[in-house]
Amino acid sequence: MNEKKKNYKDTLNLPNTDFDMRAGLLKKEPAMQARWSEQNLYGQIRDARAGSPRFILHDGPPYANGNIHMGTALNKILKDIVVRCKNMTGFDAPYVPGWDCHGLPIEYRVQSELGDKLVKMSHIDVRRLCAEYADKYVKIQSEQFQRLGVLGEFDAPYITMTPRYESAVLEVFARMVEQGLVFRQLKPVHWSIENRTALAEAELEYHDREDDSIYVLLAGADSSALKNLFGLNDDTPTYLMIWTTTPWTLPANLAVAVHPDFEYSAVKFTHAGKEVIAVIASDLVEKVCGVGGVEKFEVLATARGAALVDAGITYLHPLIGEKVCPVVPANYVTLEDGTGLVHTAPGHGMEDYGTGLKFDLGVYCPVREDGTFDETAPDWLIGKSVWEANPLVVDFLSTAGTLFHKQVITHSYPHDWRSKTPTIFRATKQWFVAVDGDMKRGTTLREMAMDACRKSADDNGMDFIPDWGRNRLAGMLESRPDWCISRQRSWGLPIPAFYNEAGEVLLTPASVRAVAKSFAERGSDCWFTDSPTELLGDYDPVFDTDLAEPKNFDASELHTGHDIFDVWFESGSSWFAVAVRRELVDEIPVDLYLEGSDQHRGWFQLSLLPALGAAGLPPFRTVLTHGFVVTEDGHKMSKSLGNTIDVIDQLSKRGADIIRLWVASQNYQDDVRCSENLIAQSEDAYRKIRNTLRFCMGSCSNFDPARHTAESSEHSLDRWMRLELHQLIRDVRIAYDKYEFHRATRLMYEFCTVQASSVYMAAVKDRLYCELPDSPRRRATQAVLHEMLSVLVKLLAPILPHTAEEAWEHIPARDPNEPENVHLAMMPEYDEEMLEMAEDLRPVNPDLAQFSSDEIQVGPSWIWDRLLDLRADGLVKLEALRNAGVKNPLDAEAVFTIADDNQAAETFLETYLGELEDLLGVGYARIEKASSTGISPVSETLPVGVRVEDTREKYSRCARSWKRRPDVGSDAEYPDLSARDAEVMKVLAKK
RNA sequence: GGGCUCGUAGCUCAGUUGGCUAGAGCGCGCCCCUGAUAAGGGCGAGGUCGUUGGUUCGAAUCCAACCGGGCCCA
Repeated sequence: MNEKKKNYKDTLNLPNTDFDMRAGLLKKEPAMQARWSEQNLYGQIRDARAGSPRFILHDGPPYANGNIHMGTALNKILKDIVVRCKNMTGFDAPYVPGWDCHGLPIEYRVQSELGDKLVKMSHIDVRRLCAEYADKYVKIQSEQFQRLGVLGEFDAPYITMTPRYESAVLEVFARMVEQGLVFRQLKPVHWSIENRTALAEAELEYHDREDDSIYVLLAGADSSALKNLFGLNDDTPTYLMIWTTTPWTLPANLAVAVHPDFEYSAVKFTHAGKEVIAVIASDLVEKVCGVGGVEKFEVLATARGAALVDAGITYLHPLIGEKVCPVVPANYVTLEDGTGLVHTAPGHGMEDYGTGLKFDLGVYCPVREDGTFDETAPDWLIGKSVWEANPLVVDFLSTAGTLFHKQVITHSYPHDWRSKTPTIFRATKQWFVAVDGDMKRGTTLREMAMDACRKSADDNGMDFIPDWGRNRLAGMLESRPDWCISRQRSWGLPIPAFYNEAGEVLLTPASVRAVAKSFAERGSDCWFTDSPTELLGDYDPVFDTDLAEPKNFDASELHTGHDIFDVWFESGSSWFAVAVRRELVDEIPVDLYLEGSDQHRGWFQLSLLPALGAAGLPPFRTVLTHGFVVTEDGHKMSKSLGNTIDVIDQLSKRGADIIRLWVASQNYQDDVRCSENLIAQSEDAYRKIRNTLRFCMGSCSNFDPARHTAESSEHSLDRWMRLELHQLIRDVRIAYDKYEFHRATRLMYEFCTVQASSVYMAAVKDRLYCELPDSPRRRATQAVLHEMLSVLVKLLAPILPHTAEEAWEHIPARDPNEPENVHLAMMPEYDEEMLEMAEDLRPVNPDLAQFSSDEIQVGPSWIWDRLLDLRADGLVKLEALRNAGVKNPLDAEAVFTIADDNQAAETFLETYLGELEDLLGVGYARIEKASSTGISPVSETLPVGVRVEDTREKYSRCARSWKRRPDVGSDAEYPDLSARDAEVMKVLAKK
């Protein structure tokens, strides 16, 4: 028995392929990547697409600091999928990866590692260490990106700290200077008195500190205005009451801010033996009087903050009696502390500064670098340090009788991380890009930007995916202040400004370009080593028409400025430094920027502004954004919470194609959830896809479409499969074109699972295995599987580049006209005519019209849908039969019942009976006629019923096909076989 | 606190202009096969569509408020 079985097994055409079932990605991927780089696959693609329309995805540079994380991987993989799709759709789509190298995080890291040694080091030493640090991480990240399967110009990436990049940034800057967009103005920064330097947020440490907190009465400048507002008829002196914990900033007071929506009260009480009326936020009256020890007070009247502003209330400066200052509105005013009226010194606070700009108060800062007051301060403060000033100011107010209350409070206060001394806010001269200033070209940056936000890409504007990006970017542009582009650091691109002895600035388009030339030749380090004469090279101020007094700027008497650019200005110039300078495009815009949604404020906006300023056009046509990687339950990942998932770890455990499949399956428009579980799910999906490909390959092992042309018969499952396959091509390509990768992935995966694996491959096994190798029925199926294989491999290539390439190499008798490497191939085209005809509702077989009393018109799609209905119904019944003991469907027969007078249905069933047998996987299928009441039709439009029956007693089992059917034993030569199998054996025996 | 945004089964996703008992695949449970075998197949159970109101003959779909998550600010 076993002997015989074995014999027949040897007569079957079982799948045969070298394509491994187990992927072994961890070994294969690195080898393949090494080969890509050896054979310069990227270059081959460039050559193959040379002359095709360009598609430029311009890479946003990640920061060269640390290993990549899941978010970086998500971004890079999405970009890689885009680029691969475009290259396979007939575009010439180069990809130049880049890195952002300058900036505080690296400088800070290097400084921290240096510790005390830092003090002895020069700018140039620190910069050298920073450059080494950045360089190290560029290399690390480059390897990590390539390990993810990202293909691009990794031999020649763009690096923002290289001379050619730096000089390009200066060219962008020069053009903006040309447009009149660059100016210098005071702005408060965190200032370390000890080290005489500006500090960044990261360099601050917050420690508790004791300070005098004071409540101050500010006399109304025009007491009738206040009294009118509150409707008072009273001669009592009237004041505004403010609160501050930094008395030394009072000399710089320029305004009082109130919240327009809050209610303010005029409160009468006795202070220092005199009756006074003070304005305080209504909700704080009791509290303030309480701390001031006022037991009896009377609220005379109230008014909204907006009313105080509208009434034009003014007051006398607390220290400089004759100076009159305004009341202004501000939404940041709170009722937490103080009086609800906020002392505003634009030279000493960020919010105050914003308010100062908004209401044109000016920026006044009487404090010098060393923390002492300059000669613009009141006499009694000049030369005193701010710390000495505190008690002096308190005394002054006390003497003047305007100190309502003083108490010592302990609060968290910023300190310089290095010297541990308290810092102050101090206005310093900074460089700005004007957002509202008129350019030479006639508008303002803000107007241009808002205009670009309103228009589509075809109209010199921009497109957004998802489209709410437009709104978001516009919202930020609408309210953004002037762009402060200067920083007081070492690790960055120097702002090429020179100063003469008088403190006048030399910075013109020509002078900037002269420095750009030096930077291009010697790198920006030369700013710190070369003299202004050397830096300016051929530049001669005499010929610079932008200078009113050229003779004031003799190079030999200049010195260099200490400011560097905001790193955003550098990365924001990449459209020029990379896309234009490398001639990826003739001119901007490039096609696509693709980054996380945080870049609306960052790179998108800060590339748009320089591009509009310097070139007058947006840098990109389309902005595509993705969400952030979050945990399985939708929360933010953070190292401190320990809920992160490490991409390098996953990469070394599962391989790049698994991570890529996970990325591709996510709808990136929203936040993207990630966990070990979720990636494991992608791993399962990967196996299914891989095995589907493997079955195709195994089944085509002795098939060559060039030699074995086999037309499928009109009513075969092959036709259905091909229809499904071409629908898949159409739908996946549409999804790719719309960057809807999760849609493409789901379509392909479900196709593999349902149509290919569960329906078709299961049904078609019998004809593949049992028929003669060269039978037309088998060849027709092989032809479809072969087509399916090459279609799937190409469609999958952008997402699973490693697996696709491996599979491509294993395709038996691959079309010799196709390229050697799948990544050089073009996406498959779909048969439009076939799809249209299938979906057309017209009778393929005129008899079918009789199915329904409504004379429904049917086409192939309709027919196959009905056949699959029959399958579904039959499978449920098979399941019931299984529970009744028939474990194997081959031990059952399907009986299709029709009304005995329905000739059309009978013809129909006869046509498809063989396919139905295979679709159900039963041993045999037959038709049974009954009275029309005796059948329970599967659907209204198909009056056919299905039944399944146990045939274990009824028929013998064919020892070769394992089917139980009536014709088993019909051939005397092979009594244990069905007619078909006996026939096959006879032919085989002759060979 | 503000701007933008998301919220359909355990998971990933479908659900056209509001309209039949809300779908698919995975996962899970049960079962089958052992001629895709560290594979393959079948059946089944899972959702008051974030919540609450409203508009409507009718809402996952429109409106409002709220709750929760995310990004960017403050």
